[in-house]
Amino acid sequence: MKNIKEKLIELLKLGYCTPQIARIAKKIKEPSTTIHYNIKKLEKEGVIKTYKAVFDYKKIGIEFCSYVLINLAPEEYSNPERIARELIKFPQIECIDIVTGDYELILKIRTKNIEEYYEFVKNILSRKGIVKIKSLNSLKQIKSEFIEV
Amino acid sequence: MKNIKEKLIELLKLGYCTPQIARIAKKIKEPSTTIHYNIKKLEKEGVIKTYKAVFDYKKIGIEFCSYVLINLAPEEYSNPERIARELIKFPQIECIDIVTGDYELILKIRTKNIEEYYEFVKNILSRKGIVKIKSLNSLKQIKSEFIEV
DNA sequence: AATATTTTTGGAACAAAATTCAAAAAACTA
DNA sequence: TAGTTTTTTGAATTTTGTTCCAAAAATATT
Repeated sequence: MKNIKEKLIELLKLGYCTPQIARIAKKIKEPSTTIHYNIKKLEKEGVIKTYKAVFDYKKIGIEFCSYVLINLAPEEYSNPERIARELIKFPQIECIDIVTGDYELILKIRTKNIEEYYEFVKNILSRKGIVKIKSLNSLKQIKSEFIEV
Repeated sequence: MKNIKEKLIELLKLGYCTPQIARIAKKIKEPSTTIHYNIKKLEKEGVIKTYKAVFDYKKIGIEFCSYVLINLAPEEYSNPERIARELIKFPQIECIDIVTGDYELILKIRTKNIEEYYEFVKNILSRKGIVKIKSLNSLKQIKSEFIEV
């Protein structure tokens, strides 16, 4: 058996999807050429960044989810984006925001399990510039990416 | 003008997209019928919940984003899901999680601006059962829904 | 008001992709 | 091993997306 499932998940998580022009046209009762024109325009303008699948993460074995509140070292205050942009590439990170309040960064993390999360914290969140983190572990996800889960 | 843009955004935010089977087939060098079979299987099993667009929210005028940490009243501790599920329907809410730590719930909120956010807090987060909230306002989004923004 | 630009629309022709079907291969079960 | 289920696959069919007009309508600009 070919392990196609894993490859599909990897691709569909970030892209390889497309709008259903004919279905949308029927739904809002407009000609499909008009829908086509408008969607291509949104894509060109960068309004639409991608089309992707939303998964039931439990069902693909990504069981653990956590929000991480991060304090940066004072010398990073002048440019918190530096560390934030270093973190972009890690596929376990769903969201990164620079925020107001008692913390400088907030991350949303997804890992297979708590062991992988522990490794993630040790390896990735131990970098210079991060002085303190606080985990809010998700006990139950109710909504994610605007989708009820 | 028909304001098709708004209708498109509304539909594409939650669905009306589909996987690009032929493109995936080429990418991972498998017959497209095999890809088709596997994707339909994932859909039937509920592994894939939907296909949707990811937007540059700034470009569609959804400028404000905030994470809200919520403390529930003690009488809600036995069933924090009750309030969480009441909140699902509000389109401003991107994520809802029940979490460990000093708070019971965490939300991720998107509104046009801070005024709409203020209305949201007054009208929706003032409900019985919620005793305290803390906002972490996003100053800058770096990554969202796994996509660099 | 006149002009320019953008958006909407239809139709047709084409290209590309999705879906169905049947059969073969592989994996699993007893 | 024999039988069952699941997965893979190619060929044919159906559906859908794309493009190319050209024209009308709406909007914006001067």
